[in-house]
This record gives sequence, C-alpha cells and structure tokens, in this order.
Amino acid sequence: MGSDGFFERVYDTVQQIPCGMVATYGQIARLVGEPRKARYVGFALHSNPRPGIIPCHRVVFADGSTCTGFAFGGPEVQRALLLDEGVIFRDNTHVDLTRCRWPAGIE
DNA sequence: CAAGTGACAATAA
DNA sequence: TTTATTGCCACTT
Repeated sequence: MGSDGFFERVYDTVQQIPCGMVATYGQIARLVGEPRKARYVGFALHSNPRPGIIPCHRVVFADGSTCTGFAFGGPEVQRALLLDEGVIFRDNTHVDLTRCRWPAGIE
C-alpha cells in the first residue's frame, strides 16, 4: 500500500496476524517480498516505533521458538499472551506452528 | 552528518 | 547431519 518503506510493510503485515495465530520472521519477510531481510523484521519489532499496534508476541522464530531473552517483557509473558489467544504450545518456549502458522496455506 | 548496531533466516561446506 | 557465514534495511548514538 502507500508505504514504500520496508519497515512499514513489516508493521502492516504483523498487524494482519489474526488472533490465535503466529507468524515467523522469515515468513513475514517473504510476505513483504524480501526473504533476505528476515533480520530486519526482528529489528523492526525491536525498535517498535508503534507500540500497541504491533503484536510482536505473535511473531516467533522459524523454529516456532520465542526469543531467548526478555524481548517481549518476558518469554513467559509472551507464552501467556499466545495461550490466551488460543495458540497451541508444544513446549514452554516452542509454538505449534503446525497448527498456528500464519498465513495458512503458504507451503 | 556519519557510522554502528540489531528479536533471523537461508545457503554453503 | 550440524555448524558457520552471508545478507542487508532502518534506527540509535
């Protein structure tokens, strides 16, 4: 859409993640058309210039694992938020991308 | 104003 | 199979 910035596309895509679903940095990078910029997708959320409109907790690693640090205010907090939205967890730190991967049908 | 840094993922060896 | 390196934009200081 009107946004010509890479970050803007990332924010717009992350905001489109439906409740109960999660997306990976790499998938978002592909959705914006730049599979090699997955690194900056994470940085875009880290910078978080639009707090409140960017559900960073719905974004996880390609492995389905959440960040190892306190990026979301606490990995356990992120897990609680996702569980509250209906996301299925395989482990305390890994999300069941098999069921909650978004968008559905990317293959 | 310029340089450095940063929540990852994919490919090569 | 696993480990290491590369890629690359915007934001921070």
